Amino acid sequence: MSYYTSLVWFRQDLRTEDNPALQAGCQKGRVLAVYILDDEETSWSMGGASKVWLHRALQDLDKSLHGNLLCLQGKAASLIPELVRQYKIKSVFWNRCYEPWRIHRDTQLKSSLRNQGVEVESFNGSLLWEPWEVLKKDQTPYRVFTPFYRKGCLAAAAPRMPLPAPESLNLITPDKQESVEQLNLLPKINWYQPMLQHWDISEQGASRQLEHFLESGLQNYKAGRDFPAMKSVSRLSPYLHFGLISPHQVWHQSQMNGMSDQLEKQLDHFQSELGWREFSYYLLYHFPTLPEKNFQSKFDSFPWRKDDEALQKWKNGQTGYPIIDAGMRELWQTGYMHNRVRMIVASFLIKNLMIDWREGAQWFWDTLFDADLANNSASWQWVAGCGADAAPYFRIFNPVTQSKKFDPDGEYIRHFVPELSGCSARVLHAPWESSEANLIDYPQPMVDLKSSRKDALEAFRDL
DNA sequence: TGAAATGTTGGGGCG
DNA sequence: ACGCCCCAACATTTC
Repeated sequence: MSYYTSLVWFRQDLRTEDNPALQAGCQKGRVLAVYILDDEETSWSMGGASKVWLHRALQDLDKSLHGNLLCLQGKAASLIPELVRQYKIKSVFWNRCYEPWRIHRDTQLKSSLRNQGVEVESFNGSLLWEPWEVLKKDQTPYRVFTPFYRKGCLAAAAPRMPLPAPESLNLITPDKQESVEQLNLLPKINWYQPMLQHWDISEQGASRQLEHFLESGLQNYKAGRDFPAMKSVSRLSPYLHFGLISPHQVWHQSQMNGMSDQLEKQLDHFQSELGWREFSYYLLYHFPTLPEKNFQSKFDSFPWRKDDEALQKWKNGQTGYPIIDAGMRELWQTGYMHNRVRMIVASFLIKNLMIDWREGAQWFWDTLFDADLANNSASWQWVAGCGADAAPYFRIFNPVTQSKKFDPDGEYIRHFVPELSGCSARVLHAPWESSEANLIDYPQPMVDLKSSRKDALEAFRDL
């Protein structure tokens, strides 16, 4: 019988496999498993969709831990020291997070626990390469993706192999019954039930999703990933965000033996998308104001339009541009949006409506299951052109052209904009041009593409 | 991980 | 047969 007790603090790593902190705790002896909902007073408290996902993920984790997950709400900085006293904890383990407010909190907590004589160790459970280990020769951070990824990441040591689940879980059953339910993560109005039908929110669900992608999506990833109606993307983002699966598991499990050259290319592309995730976290780590401030400060003087009515139409998927509306409705209905469509709707908000990218980022933050501070901030800045290695300001997507190119048969649009499901592919991308669609109850385009594009180009050029 | 404007080329119709 | 024009089709430049 072991009396050595460790506290394992779960955060964005809601899994038992490849969990270095849990592994460390289990090797020491008994473990008190804790989750703390502690983002409520930060400026980036979770959005509604994220909370729903979290609720399910915690339920699943609790099941894996045989009902012994202690779920608390409040300030981790005071709750953890209390638990340490109460349960005579000798070691505290967690896997690192990279949001600025979490780094700040964790740093303080770590030193205060150590001052009390408690062993504290944090691990890497969420990134393939630690942001502070990847630097240019002059010791400053990369600002361009390709050299960051090729020279900084791929040329460095390969990501570690995933760890197995702990051989034995010797868990402490918490004194009081503080269950997932008491975190009140689910909204009062049940809008989320239909969204949940699209997802198996569990550690096993994550690994099944990966398997499924490797079997059916990877072989045509490079080309297929641009077509929202095709099932060629991994849809792993929400699992990765909450750590139901780790990037190490994804990285290594996708590297199968004896791949053909063709498949190898697909894999390289897929892994480079994990590389973009790394890059986002890297930027957030080195430039903590990424979520609030333009990475390129010359954009600070940009004359964003304040237009709540237009913003609302965009949010509601009532812009009159089918591909935009399909994307925004996919988001609302499923808590997810295909990446290609994310770029199109973001370009439309920023460049055709000239609305501040932060408004778009905020909406995504509230509605995406995979809402992730690093990815969301970096990606919105990328589209706006104010980010690191960003799209040039003159790269403005034409929603009709994009629609014709990437949803040629209109399969995606038909699914999410049922008003147009009866239209032929000829009229469906731009229904206002056809008399055939006049009777359909679908909005007219909210802006003129040509003139709004021209206005945006002039405004951006003035920077 | 664009799109539009502008430039170039080459085949076919026609005098 | 030839030159001329028209205009896709493709390439290059510009935003």
